[in-house]
Amino acid sequence: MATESTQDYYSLFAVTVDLSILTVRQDVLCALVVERGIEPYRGQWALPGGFVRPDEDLAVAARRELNEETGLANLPGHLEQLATYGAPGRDPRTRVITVAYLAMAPDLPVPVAGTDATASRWAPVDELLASDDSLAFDHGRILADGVERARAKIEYTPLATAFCPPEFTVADLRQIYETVWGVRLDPRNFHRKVTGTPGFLLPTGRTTKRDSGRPAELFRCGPAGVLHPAMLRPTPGSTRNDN
Amino acid sequence: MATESTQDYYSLFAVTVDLSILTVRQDVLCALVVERGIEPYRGQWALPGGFVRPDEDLAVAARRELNEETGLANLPGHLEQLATYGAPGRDPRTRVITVAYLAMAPDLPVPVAGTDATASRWAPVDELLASDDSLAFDHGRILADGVERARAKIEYTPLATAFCPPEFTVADLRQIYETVWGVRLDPRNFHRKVTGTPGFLLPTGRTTKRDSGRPAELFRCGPAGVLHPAMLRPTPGSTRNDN
DNA sequence: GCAAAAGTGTTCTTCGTACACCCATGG
DNA sequence: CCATGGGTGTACGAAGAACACTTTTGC
Repeated sequence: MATESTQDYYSLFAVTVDLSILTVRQDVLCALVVERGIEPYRGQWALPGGFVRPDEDLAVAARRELNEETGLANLPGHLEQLATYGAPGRDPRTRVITVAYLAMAPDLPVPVAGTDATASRWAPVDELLASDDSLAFDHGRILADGVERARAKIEYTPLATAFCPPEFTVADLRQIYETVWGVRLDPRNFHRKVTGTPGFLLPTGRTTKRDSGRPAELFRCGPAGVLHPAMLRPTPGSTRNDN
Repeated sequence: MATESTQDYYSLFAVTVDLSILTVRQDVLCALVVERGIEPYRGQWALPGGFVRPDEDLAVAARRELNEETGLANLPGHLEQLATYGAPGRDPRTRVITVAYLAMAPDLPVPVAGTDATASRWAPVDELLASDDSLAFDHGRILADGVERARAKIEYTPLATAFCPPEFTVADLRQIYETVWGVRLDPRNFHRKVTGTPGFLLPTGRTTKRDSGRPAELFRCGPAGVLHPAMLRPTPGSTRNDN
């Protein structure tokens, strides 16, 4: 909102909402990307998104795009504003201001049947971030910022549970941390940490039996908003030899 | 950047950059506010800001507004993007998307001689946040978000030094933490913490002599980008009896 | 000398790390 | 029975909390 002192006139900008939608599939951190059907960057992959409507709140627009692109209404998980990107020239057609949102969702069984004709897929973020031009526009930067935000936030919030189904085991949750951070964590210390932090996990009393081995207890995400003390991300070079 | 699938047309929005400019004056956390000269909210206080120009980068616009409002070119300190606010109706005239930036600056000797006719002042954030309508538009929320961001970031970054002059004592820095967090910190443990974290502070070798008492060493901000381990913010209820 | 602020040493406790060990199930 | 993963016990060390104590200035 302006002081309107030196400059009462104003310019108008196109505004879009773009999404970094992250999930963990088969122990790989993935993001949802769509194939562009029109120029510019026709045929390249891009983050899903779209123009904000004249009377639509930004968060509402983000939720609408999320539902449209994943084909799921009220997708479980998490959605938050990430940052805004507005460099002149980032869209060759016209000046566009993009408000990026970050979503974290459990693994979706269907690879997303897009509501529109454009193809979409889950792609490993490592592939998408390997080259600067793997994604259209400045979407590589937006995705990198989203991944970094996710990595940081699971340290001190229970947000890693957003990657899990409603009920999950401690091992499931540990696998999320290991995948998102790209490290190995000691299963025993991890177990103590998450079960010992009050309000982090709610025991359901039930257990899972998958393959061999002792059945694991099932938990739900608890009411705690922050983790204290935080989960510590090991330095990438740390090794761990178990037994 | 849109998929442009279901909706190729787009709307245009006015875009402004508004600033939460924080400083510590006489041991009080303050923000810069300007008096609005026109409707709406005429005569009320608001955060400084203004419209983004057609070919201006968002960060450039924020820096320009910062220089204009403080009357200082290349103000020392820190400037970062905070968040974007775009609820319909937040400006009664028209739809406006506001990209908010957070600035942290050392105490400025002059109370800011505005370049324009509007009055401006440093006001304690406690006053500005005491009531929901102390500030125009949704600027109370923007300021609250900025303060919360600042409180969080000085935990794990050397950003508290942005509130200090180029050279400062450990006690100066501690006073910043105490003011921003609203707590008391043990001077001895604080000293060990900041001087013991490599790269946080650079000794200048010189000392200050103010009133009575042993002269304090002068430091500059060091090259460290993050503090590890982080500075711990005490729980607000913790008391501390010294000696 | 005395007050006041700067800076150091020491103890206690909390918590992360590493790893030995036991538990419960499938084959 | 044994392999496999789930979960507990415990010892060590790093770092925060609390506070006694020494240092260096002004008055």
